Amino acid sequence: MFNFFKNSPAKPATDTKERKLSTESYKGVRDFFPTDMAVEKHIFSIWRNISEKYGYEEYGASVLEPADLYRAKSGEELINEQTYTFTDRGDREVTLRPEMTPTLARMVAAKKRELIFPLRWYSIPNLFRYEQPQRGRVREHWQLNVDLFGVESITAEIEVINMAYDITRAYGLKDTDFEIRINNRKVMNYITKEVFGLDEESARKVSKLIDKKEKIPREKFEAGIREIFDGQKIAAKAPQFLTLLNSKNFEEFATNLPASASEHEGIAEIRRVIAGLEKLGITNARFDQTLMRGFDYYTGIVFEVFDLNPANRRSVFGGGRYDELLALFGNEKVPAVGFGAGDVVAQDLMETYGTLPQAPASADIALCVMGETNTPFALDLAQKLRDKGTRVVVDLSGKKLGDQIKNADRRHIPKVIVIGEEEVKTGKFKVKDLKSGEEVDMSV
RNA sequence: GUGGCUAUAGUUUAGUGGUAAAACUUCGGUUUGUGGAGCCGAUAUCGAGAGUUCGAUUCUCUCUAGCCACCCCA
Repeated sequence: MFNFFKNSPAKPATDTKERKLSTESYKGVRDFFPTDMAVEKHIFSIWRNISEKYGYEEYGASVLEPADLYRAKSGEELINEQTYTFTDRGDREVTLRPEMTPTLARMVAAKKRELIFPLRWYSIPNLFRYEQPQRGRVREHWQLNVDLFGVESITAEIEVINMAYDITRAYGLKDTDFEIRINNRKVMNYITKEVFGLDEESARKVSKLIDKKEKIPREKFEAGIREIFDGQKIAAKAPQFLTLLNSKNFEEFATNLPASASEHEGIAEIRRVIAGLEKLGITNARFDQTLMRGFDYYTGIVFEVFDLNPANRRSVFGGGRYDELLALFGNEKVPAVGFGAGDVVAQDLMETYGTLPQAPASADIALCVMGETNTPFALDLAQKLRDKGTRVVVDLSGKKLGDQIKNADRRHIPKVIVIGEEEVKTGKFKVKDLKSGEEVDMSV
């Protein structure tokens, strides 16, 4: 038994009062009944189809990872408070993976010398986070992860953003329903540290605050910025910084920049990504100086797909460039760009836009059997039909014919064949279409 | 982890300090070779545990879960 159970020994058997087990699933995780699973399969198939259309190969890994993998980049606090971490019987600290990128980086680093770059990989892992569940946030979710290794130029960004765009369209959104927000870590780093001279910690505080800009009152945001600038004894420069952040668009932002910064390579990269997407017919990408993304490991372009529908107004995809991550494993760095997309958001989106398809029927034909003695014939006929690729279900209920047909219809099975004495004797039967009511004669 | 709201048939909701009502669904029946309707019937230890009370589904506390916000953000 894992040691986190040590403090809660099993109830003694003398506790005779039998308590029924709860039918509820564990807090924050979901059961997938067949109707839910159909939705999940639909989402996964969108992810798979598009990933494979771009030549990405699927990979996978265990949900269990040594806790150290996340310590390296995320710090103790994340491990202790936001992950499922426990000690196994061999005293190893184990974590249920909260994200896939460290696992991926580990795998790529392990085989770096035998892999053929550029590497295009995708995966649909389930990820765990120990957090308070609420709408759109659960403790276990599935996430498409798409990563491209070995391409230094921003054509890598253009390719993966193009994929994110295709997937968003496949969810059923029109170009006007969403926008692709783009920023560059290099730009904000350069501005906060080089141009305004903030130290490391102040720069991070500023980033956090910018990340929240849309959520908090403007007054509070501006006061926060002033406070940080004041702490660095450059309060006088705060208005200039605020003007920059309040820029309406990219051109205004570029104009507001000090001359030295407007020539910065990060600015040029943003221009090239947006222009590159436009050449592909993607016109809803725009620069957003307030886009930060949570992960520390991003080093360049960061982006997210944002749903503009008032019902959601949230991030559908997020990703960016993380050129330094593989260096953690002692390798030289490998340029990398990737993004992730969650199943919960995908489902909410398709519900909002009404683009969830009807669940497919479980079979093409149902065989209704009149009398047990005729079952062997039905089973044999079913097998013959299956050999031809038809999905066939044989009704084994022994109920009345009317009930069997009703049952097939309720399952949306389009056709039925009735098997009774008559059919067994003659080898002839009728295929009935439940929608039109028409019957077609057939024989074995 | 913190705070607020919530918890009654499978579902959505009524309701009451004296063991609960409706709609829809599901299951069974409507007398045995053709479904979608109708009709009849069934299904709730009122989230779990404890307390107050003659008596609790109703009041109180604890726990659990859900929703919302904080936190965090894939």
